Amino acid sequence: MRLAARRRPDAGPPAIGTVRRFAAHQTIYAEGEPATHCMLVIHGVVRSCSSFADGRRFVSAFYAAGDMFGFERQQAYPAAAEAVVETALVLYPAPDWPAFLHAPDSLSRQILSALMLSTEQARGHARLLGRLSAIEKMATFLLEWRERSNQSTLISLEMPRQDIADHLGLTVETVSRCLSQLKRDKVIGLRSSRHLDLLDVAMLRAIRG
Amino acid sequence: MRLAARRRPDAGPPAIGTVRRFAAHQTIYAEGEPATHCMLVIHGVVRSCSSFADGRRFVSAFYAAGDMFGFERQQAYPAAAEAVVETALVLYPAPDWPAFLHAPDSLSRQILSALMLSTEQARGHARLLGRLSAIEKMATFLLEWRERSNQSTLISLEMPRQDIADHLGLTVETVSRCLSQLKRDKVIGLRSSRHLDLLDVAMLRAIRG
DNA sequence: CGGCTAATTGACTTTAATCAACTACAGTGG
DNA sequence: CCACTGTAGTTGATTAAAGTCAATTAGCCG
Repeated sequence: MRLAARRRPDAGPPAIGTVRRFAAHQTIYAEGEPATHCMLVIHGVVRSCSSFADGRRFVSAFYAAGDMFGFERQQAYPAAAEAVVETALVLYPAPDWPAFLHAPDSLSRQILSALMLSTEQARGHARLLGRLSAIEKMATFLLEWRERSNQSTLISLEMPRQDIADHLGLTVETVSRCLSQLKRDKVIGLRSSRHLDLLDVAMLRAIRG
Repeated sequence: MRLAARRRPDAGPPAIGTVRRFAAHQTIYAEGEPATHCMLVIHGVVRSCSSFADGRRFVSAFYAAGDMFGFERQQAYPAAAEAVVETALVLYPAPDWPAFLHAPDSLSRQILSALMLSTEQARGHARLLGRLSAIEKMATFLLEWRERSNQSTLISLEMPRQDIADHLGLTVETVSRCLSQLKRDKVIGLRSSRHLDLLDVAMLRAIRG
């Protein structure tokens, strides 16, 4: 079904798109599939992940409400996108992208800016993976997630530990041990395994370095 | 001095730019400096690197002849750029970028494509850092460098071991041990520490996975 | 309640980092 | 020309960090 996308004053280009809903764990697109659309998250959480022949997995990014993803060169998506929880997206057809560039200057700047931002974020993540310890990675991840939760001190990690591990280049056990240590040190509190209080943000920043 | 950039039919946008030369180890721009230009490498090798307060360092990418870099959002470059060896660049002023977008469709597609490619490469590198072992990282690095050397079996690594280590998230010692092992196994040959023969590309691919 | 998956915890192993010594080599000046 | 210096690279011994394997606990949904 094709619908006019709701106009959101602050997020994404005001183009016409298709709204689609995905159930938790549903695949949005597979690795290697033709890159036909880019997407804007309305609500929910999406993970972008790629798999190795031997079963290893890597989660390159998580996307939450307001984030765009799927801007891809070529015919093939380099990684799969999967809904972590129940999710709604607006899909913009790929052939429209170049047309965006002829839109008013402020809009083309926004698109350029979004693309540059995604490169910057990917490099920042590479830096984390290449040079931070397990506990530093964990602190960085929690602080990042806090920013997306409007700086709230209570954050909700929608994804399982395995996804966090595959995003930070760790194992589930190490993720679990880091969280336990932070809890023991009263830096965080665990209401449930996916809902946690950041009790000492200053300490988290100190750990992150 | 301002010169008309040489027109190269296959590389980069055919705009007017400034040619500049940099000596080995010279800083092209510093971390945090206003992002005034993007650059095209004419010859030489550039590393993009960021430093931590405690001295750790991370090299997010190397750029060789034909590569563009420095397309950055905002006022500040997120990482420094340094010439690894004697290098020549064409500099394009930042304010011209949005103007590029009004260029013919094929050109705006090229710019989009270049930006998407850099994101894709950064994510690919994150994947390597997050999930590969030391020897797998090393094999991947050598194969990548081979592609840039026109598939030649004799490759010239212009950078010191420390740069490779900081790019792959390893220590110099580990880089050295991996290379020694590959040499022992007759996968590579070392003419000098920075000039090596890829004796068994198939084996390198097998190691990379 | 029972059966499932997710998460935690502990014991032990592996990988790569650290620390330290040594080698190779390029550049400098006697 | 050759010692002297300094940097880059290699190698070995040991340690530390995170991974692996295994057992247990906590939540969830029928």
